[in-house]
Amino acid sequence: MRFAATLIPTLKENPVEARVESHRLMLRAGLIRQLGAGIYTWLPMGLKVLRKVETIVREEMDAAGAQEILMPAVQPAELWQESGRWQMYGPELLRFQDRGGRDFCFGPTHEEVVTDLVRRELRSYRHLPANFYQIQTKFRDEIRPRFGIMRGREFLMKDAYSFDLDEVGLDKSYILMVETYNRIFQRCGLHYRAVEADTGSIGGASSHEFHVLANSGEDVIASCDSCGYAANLEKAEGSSPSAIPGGEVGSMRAVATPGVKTMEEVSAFLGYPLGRMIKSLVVEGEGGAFQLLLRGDHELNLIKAAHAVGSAFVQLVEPARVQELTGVAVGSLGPVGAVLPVLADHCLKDLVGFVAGANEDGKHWVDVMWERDCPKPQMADLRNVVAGDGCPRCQVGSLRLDRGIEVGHVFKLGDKYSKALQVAVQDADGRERTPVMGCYGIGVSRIVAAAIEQNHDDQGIVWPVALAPFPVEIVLVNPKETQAVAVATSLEEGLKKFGIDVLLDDRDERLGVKFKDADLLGIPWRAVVGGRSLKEGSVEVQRRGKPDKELIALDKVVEFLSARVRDGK
RNA sequence: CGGGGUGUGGCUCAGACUGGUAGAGCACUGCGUUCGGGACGCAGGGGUCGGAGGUUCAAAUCCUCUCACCCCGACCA
Repeated sequence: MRFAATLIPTLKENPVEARVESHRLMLRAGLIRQLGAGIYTWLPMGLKVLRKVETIVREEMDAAGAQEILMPAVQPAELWQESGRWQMYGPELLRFQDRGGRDFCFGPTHEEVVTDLVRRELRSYRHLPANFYQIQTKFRDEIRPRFGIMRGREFLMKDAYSFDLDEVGLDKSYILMVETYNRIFQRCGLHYRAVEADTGSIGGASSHEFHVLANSGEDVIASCDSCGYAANLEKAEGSSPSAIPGGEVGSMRAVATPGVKTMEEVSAFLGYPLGRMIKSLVVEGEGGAFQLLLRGDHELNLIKAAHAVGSAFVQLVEPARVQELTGVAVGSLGPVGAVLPVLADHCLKDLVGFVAGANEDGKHWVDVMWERDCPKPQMADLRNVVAGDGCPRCQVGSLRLDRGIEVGHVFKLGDKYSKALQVAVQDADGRERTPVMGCYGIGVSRIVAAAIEQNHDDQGIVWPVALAPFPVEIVLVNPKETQAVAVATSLEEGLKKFGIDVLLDDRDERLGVKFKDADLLGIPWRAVVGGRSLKEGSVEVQRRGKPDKELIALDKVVEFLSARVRDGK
C-alpha cells in the first residue's frame, strides 16, 4: 500500500480530549476519527488492525468447531419482552420505532436472537452440541463513553453462544471456549490474565474474564503469587489477620473528636492505626438498609455487600439519607447502639480494643470489645481484597493486584434464555429437554485499544507483529531518486512473494517527517531505502522499539525481513 | 443521572469582561532555498464565530432557548 495514496491523517499535536495513551495514539496515528460521543470511524490503518484481530478470532473459533453466522443488529422488542429484558435492561438499550410504531432495539447482545433461532431450527439432541458465533457491531448507550474505542457506545464484538443437552456438555463447551480464548490472546501477542469473575445479575455457575494487563485498565484483578488463583476485584476473596497484636485493652471509654470525620483524621487524632479502627457504611437495597462495618483501611465491595444482605444490588446511601435512617451524621456512626441491622467484615471477627464512632456527633469510642461492649455482629465478606492478603485457594501465597482491561468474558448461562423462550429438543429417549447455554464474548475493537495501551513508547505505537497494520514499512528517502524507487519497489514485490504486506512511504516529505510518522504508526520492521545506506549498496533495517539499526545488503533484505516477520517477534 | 466546562478555518487556541464588522501557530496551495529525525522565506486559499430567537444604529462579544461535545463523580463515613 502506498502511503501517499492512503488516508493516514497523522497529528503532530495531542488531541485535548484524549486522556489515555491508546486514545491519543489512535487519533494521532490516524487510526480512527470521532463522529459522535462514543462513535468512531475506522480509517484505513485502524481498520487493518481491526481486521487482523477479527481474523485471529475467526480462525480460532472455527478451529474450535463454532459456526459463524450473522444476526441482525436491529431486533424486535417482542423477543426482548419474551426474555423479560425489555423491562430489565434500562437506558443502555437503544430503543426506537419503525414507521409503523413498532418497538425495536439496536442489539447490545444477542441471546434472544440466537435462542429464537435455535428453538425454530434445532429439534433433536443429535443437533447438539452447537456453538454459533458472529462478529458484529453492537451498540450500548453507555452512561459515559470514554477513552475512545476502549469504552465506546458502538463497538465490534465477537459473541458466541453454545447449546448443550446438559450441564456436563456445557462444562465441555465452556472449557473448550476458555482454551480457545487463551489461544486467541496468545496469538494477539498480548500479556493477559484469565480471572474468575462475578456472574452478576445473570447468575449462573461460573464465569471468567480475560484481561489485558495495563496500568490504565478500568478493572482491578487479584492474583496469587503461588498458585493459579486470579479473580476480578469484584469477586476476589482474601484473608487478612484479624487480631491486631497489642497490649492490654482498657475499658471502653468516650473520646471527644470534634470535627474529626474521616478514618484518616480520626486515626491521626487519636494515634490509633487504621487497622484498629472500624468504619460504618450504610447501604440500601430492596431488602432495606444495613449498617456495614469495615476495618479503617479497607474498602467496601458493593457486590459482596449485595450478596451479604441478600439483595440483587445495593447502593451506598447519601449522607442526608443516613441521617434520616439512623439519626446520626456520617462519620460518627458506630456499632455500639446501632439502630440498623449490622453486618461486619470477616476481618473484624477477632479485633479487640478498637475505635468506632459513638453514634453521636464529635465523639468516638476507644477500646471497644465485642460482647463486652456491644453484640458481635454477623460476619460476612464485604471488602475489597488488598495487596498482600492471603490466597483463599492455596492458603500459602499472597495476593497481588494489577489493573486490567476486560477484553473477553465467558460464562455459563444455564437455561435462563432457553427456558424463557421455551426451547425444547428431544433427547435419545424421546423426552423434551431444555438445552443449557453458555455465552462467550470478545471485545474485538477494544483489543485494538488494549494492545496499544500495553505496547507503546513516547514516540508512538509499538505493534505486536500479529496485530500490526503492516509487518513492514519501507521508508523511501526520496521519491525522486529513481534508483531508490526501483529498489523499494522490488523489495515490496519480493516481500509480497512471501505473503508479506508492505506499507511504502512514498510521500514527497522530508525524511524526519516520515520517521516521526513511522514511529507513531508503530509498524514492527522499518526499512529505509535511499540516501547514504543505498550508496553503500544496503538498506537500513530497524525494529520498532529497538534503538539499533542494521545495514543489510540489497540482495539479502527480502530474506532477512521475511525471516523476522515469520518469527513473529 | 449529578456537577463543571467548551463550541471561532482541517487541528490547537486568542478575541468576549468593556458590542464597532475576525486573528495567531500548525496544516493546505504556489514559487524559491533546504534535504537522514516533525526546515526556512515569500505569496496565497479557506471561517453560516454550534443553531434559533431577542436587545441594539451595530452582536463572535449582551439576554433567552436549544443542540453538540469534553471532563469529573456516582467507592469510604
